[in-house]
Amino acid sequence: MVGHPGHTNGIELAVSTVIFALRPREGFDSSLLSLPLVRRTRGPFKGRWALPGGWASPDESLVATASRNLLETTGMKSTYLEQLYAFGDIARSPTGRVVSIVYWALVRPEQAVEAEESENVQWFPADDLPELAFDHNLIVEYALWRLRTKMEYSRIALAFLGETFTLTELRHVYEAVLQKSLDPANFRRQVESSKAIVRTDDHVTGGRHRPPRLYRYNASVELTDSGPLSHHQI
Amino acid sequence: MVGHPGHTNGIELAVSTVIFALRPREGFDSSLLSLPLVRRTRGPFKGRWALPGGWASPDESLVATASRNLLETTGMKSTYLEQLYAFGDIARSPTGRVVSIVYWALVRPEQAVEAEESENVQWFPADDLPELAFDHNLIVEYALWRLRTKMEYSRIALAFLGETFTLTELRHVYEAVLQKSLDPANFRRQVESSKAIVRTDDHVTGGRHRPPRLYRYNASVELTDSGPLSHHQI
DNA sequence: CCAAAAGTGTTCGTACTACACCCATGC
DNA sequence: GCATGGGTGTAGTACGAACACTTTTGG
Repeated sequence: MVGHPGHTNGIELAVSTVIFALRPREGFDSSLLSLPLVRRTRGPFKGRWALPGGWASPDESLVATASRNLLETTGMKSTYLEQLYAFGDIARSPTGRVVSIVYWALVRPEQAVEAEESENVQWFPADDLPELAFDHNLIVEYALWRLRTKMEYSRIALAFLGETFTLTELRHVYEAVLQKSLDPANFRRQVESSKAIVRTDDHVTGGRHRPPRLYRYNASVELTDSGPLSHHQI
Repeated sequence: MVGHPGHTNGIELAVSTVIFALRPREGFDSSLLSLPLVRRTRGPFKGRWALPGGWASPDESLVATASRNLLETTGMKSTYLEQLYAFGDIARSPTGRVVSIVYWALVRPEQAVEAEESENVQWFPADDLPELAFDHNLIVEYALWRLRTKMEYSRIALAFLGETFTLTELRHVYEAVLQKSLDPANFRRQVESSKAIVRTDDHVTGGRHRPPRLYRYNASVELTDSGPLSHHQI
């Protein structure tokens, strides 16, 4: 399978990342599922918005490239980073053949604030994007689908939150991503019986109602089951 | 994101495929989940068994390369072909940096027969492999995990079977892949209510028992939900 | 008739849903 | 006290597991 170099001349290898965060909306008390995009300063698609990314590097693993890119272009560190898909259509770039390994990431609100908006970096609502460069609209659509699908059977929602949180905050994560409201009583029972979170003895005071209990992420439970690829970071 | 060529010099791009089929075992009446491997005739890992694959080509989509490779090296056409993962560890090939886009495929028994065994192509039980070249043991492990996971919530089992089949045959597919026995009565009800299959008026005669009804795959139901990537073949 | 596999019925337990209700706090 | 969200109880329903039972063929 491995021969002399030069076989894949003519194929460029890129790494991009779809970054999700829940950002508070002014005037609303619910958060909005958002993602940061960068404006292209060079052709093709100059001036269009695109996913943050860059070229793969020979001496860096794919996931490391994704992680580094995320930090360099947005200043954020993610709490969850997973490979999404390798997009390899022949005509997806007008300048030649480009295969993009796309990752998707979840970041906490405090990290999302770090990504200061500039003329060339801006947050967009995940469900209402402009026309992006390349096939990036399709990529985001697929990432959104994966996020919502995975939300139903895994614990990735916790990656949106900080160290401690109330059950209502956790429920709001589900509601913001899945875009439907959940019964607080049933939600509480489901998530409490799952053992993915543990009660603390702390409560949040200050609200003009009964102080809610704080919970903590149970580190001994994986956010998601990746089978044999768990703990591998390939 | 796309600039002048040469950025990814030093990274080779390969496409490999994990091919699953259920093959009858001599002396047993149940089938065995198997996959074909090719013997490496060149270094590195010369003489070791490896997944069928080849280099990506600039004028061919990734899935087309996988499909063509499958046909060329084993003579088979698959009924199901899906991208598995992009493996990009730095040290996965001793000769230099190689990123492999890996696909996984399901083939029908009649196709599996086409893959005649030779000195350099041979079928192996999926759960009992020798030490393979590169990181291919990990890749197969992951493919197996995906197959078994997906078996539980999708209809891919149908990709192992021909045009028509009995419910017992379908149940045997599940039992062979998941390695556990299922209650025939409950299995029947579950699968009949799923609308993924339709009854025909034909029955299988010849057995010395009540002739089982033949069913047919309902083409209007997708084997699996790929979200926005359905019908895209990227 | 008997054996064997196809196919049906019934019961039980679990898990999710909907919604009524009580609790603890600030004002 | 009242309003507000936190938190508990409970009845209804849907679905899967287990298993008894009936049906249809070949010999």
